[in-house]
Amino acid sequence: MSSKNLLEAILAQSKLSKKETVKQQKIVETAIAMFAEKGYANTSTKEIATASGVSEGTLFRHYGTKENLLLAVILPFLKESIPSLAEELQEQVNPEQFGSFEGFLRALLTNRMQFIKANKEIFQIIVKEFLYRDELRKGLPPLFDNDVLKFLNQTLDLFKARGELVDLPNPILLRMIFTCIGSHFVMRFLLLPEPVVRDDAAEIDHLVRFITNGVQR
Amino acid sequence: MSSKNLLEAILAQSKLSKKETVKQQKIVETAIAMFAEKGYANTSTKEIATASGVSEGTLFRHYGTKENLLLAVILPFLKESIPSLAEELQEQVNPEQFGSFEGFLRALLTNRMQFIKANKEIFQIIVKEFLYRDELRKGLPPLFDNDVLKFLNQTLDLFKARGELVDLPNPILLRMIFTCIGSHFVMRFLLLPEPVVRDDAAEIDHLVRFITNGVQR
Amino acid sequence: MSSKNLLEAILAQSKLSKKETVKQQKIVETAIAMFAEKGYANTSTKEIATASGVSEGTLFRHYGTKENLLLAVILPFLKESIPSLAEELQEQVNPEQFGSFEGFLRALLTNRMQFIKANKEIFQIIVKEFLYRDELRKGLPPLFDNDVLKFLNQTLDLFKARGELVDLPNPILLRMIFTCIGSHFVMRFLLLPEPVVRDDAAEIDHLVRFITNGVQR
Amino acid sequence: MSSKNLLEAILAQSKLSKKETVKQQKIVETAIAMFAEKGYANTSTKEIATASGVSEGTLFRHYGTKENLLLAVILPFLKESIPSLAEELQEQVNPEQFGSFEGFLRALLTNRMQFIKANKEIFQIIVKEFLYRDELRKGLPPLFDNDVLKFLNQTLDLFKARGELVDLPNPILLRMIFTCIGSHFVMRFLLLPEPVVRDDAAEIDHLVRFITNGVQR
DNA sequence: GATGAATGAGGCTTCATTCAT
DNA sequence: AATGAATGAAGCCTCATTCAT
Repeated sequence: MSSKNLLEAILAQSKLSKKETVKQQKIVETAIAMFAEKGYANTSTKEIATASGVSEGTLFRHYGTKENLLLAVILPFLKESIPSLAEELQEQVNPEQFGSFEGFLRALLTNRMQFIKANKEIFQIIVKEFLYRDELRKGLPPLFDNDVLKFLNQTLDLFKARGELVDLPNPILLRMIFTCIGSHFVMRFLLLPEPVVRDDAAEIDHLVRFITNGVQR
Repeated sequence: MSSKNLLEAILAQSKLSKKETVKQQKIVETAIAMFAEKGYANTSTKEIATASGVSEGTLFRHYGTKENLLLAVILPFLKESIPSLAEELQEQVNPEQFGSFEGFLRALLTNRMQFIKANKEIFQIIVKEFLYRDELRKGLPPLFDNDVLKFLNQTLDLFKARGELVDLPNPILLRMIFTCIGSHFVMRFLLLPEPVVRDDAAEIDHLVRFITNGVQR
Repeated sequence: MSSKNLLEAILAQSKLSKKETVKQQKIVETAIAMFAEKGYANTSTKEIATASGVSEGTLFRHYGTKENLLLAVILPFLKESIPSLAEELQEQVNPEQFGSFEGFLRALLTNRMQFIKANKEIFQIIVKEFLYRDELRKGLPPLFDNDVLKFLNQTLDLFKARGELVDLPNPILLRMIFTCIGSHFVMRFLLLPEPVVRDDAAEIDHLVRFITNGVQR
Repeated sequence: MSSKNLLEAILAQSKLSKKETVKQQKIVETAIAMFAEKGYANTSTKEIATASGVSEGTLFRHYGTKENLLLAVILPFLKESIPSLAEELQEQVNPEQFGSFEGFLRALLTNRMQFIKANKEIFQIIVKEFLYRDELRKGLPPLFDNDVLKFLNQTLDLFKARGELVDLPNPILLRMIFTCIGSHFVMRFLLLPEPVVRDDAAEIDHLVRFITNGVQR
């Protein structure tokens, strides 16, 4: 990633992306599909261009760099998903409205499951690249630092106060919970070889139960 | 990976490995370090050769293929670790000797933590490649199928009988527990950017508590 | 040769060849000259590129493979030469118009001599590769099977009926005649070290006489 | 071929080849088989060494160069075959004892067919390399210049005097005859894909008839 | 004499990127 | 804006040959 700072990149991106041509959309779509399937490093710009019905020249005219194309894939996703995450959480997953941590957790998981399902390929790309890119590993977490993190901390505090949560420091709790949730999604969307027909609701039930018990007092 | 079957590859490997030259050892060491740091795809054979103080020809004389070099890195690890895992489990982590599932889990985690610590780089390599290689994703799980899986099932049954575990099917329990453990190790050894000084014992305690609670009746 | 079937390769080639760049033409010209002189195996793609005033990248951009470059050299020659052979034979070498087998043979040889002279280098390439490539040895003869072979059989039958030819099976006669003719061309265009000034007409006369006598009744 | 002069090489070879070890014999045998099958350029010294059950070092200890190994394969064959050819011809194919050129030719062909059959692989090697090596193309014919050529010229003169041969210059006759014979052997031993069961005697009969007629007065 | 580890030059190929049209 | 030809650096791999043991 050419830009060290993910935040800056997102902002820069905002200014660039005036109007996307049809071809640009096609390029990004194709790139998403191919990066998700074969990984960024194993996909050549030529492949993307051909599969998009576009010349390689055009691809580079628009994105300048293969890296930039990756950014053009990832950044809008982050730019949209993270701010909206905070909102959505407070609207749809408002802990006040749930009688229990379990209810909150189920709503959160259901919400995120839908979101990732709707953005499955970009999720796959980000996870894969996460292992190889320092900028992602270092740049991604801070994006959540403001609103989302505050919301989560408040929520944890709330349920701690209600006596539903073990009294561990929030960072430890959060890491435990979200490592568990994240790995569940990675398992679900990247690792399990055959996309077996599964009952998402049941799966979420098990996971909710597991975590709820896990962090109980 | 040239060989479709991981098991066959391991067996084939066994027969080949006669005596390792000093240079061979250096090559493998270097490869382990560089694959772990930058990933297989981002490490060139030339880099490995140079860093090993060896010509590229020598590298290929011994391993024939970059892929084979990766196998030479991974297979001995698997070959040694998996069979011994079963033994070690039954010796050191024998559930009979533990009064509780929690005790068993702590022993297991401590044992594995030590093991991965001692093989940190290879663990990093395998995790990274796991996302990109079907053969690994499909070939690795079967390696645990025999002894280890049997042992784990017996253990779960034992603690279920004692009423310490929730009455879910073993596959679901196992996936929940080991996804959680696995992601913990991935977090610990791959993702957290700065190797903060940490208190392994405390971490394991939290994790043990989390899982134990999570799967309790 | 990547394609097992020469016929398929020729057809595939037809569809690909859109417009040739100037550089492409130069590459093929150079390849023809160098393959003819030193043989396919002893000519490196780098040599061809340099001698063509082109980067190696360009060479591979257009032909993808060294083998494909060989095909690009050989196939157009075969594609043009074989179908036109049948036509030319029936037009210019129509046996009906000749009073004798000798006349027919002289016309045929003169015609082929001119053709090979005009394509001397490709002829050299094909002969050399013929010894090393099964696909050529197996794929080339069938190309003549339809029209040309039928024409030749009819011709032999005609002259047999006129009592000018010995009554041996056509396959045996054909092999005898064309082994003799072929080896003459190989001698003439590949083996004789110094391209002495020669009197082609006289040579053909001798050869015609030799064969005509050889196969007379 | 490192040595420019085939004759010198043969003489040099004579002095070197003191006693062949068992290993040397094995190496040469293997080299013959592999060169014949795949061609000199497509056979690696490593392959030869492995297939001979010998280390590559040993191979180079004895022959110094891959080229030398080729010489060690070809030269003894030439050294033995050519001088003996003259003798054999005068003994077994003595034209005086044959009533006709046809008889002489049949004896000659039968004799050479047996010889090549007995040395099929080396014949294949020489033919293949002949196309690629100037030294062979230039160095081989002179080897026949002395005794054999004299014998052939005498023979032609004899049958010319008897009125059995057309009155063309000997060089032209010789080239015609031996191009025809040579190409027959090449056809027989290199080109025809499937080693069909054939009736050598019948084949020779056809060929003898063809040539005899071809060169008759 | 034999071994086989080591070499380094060179081979084919891929690929992100530039540039004239 | 779009094209696609051109590039050259870099990648993986092969192979004849040398040399210490």
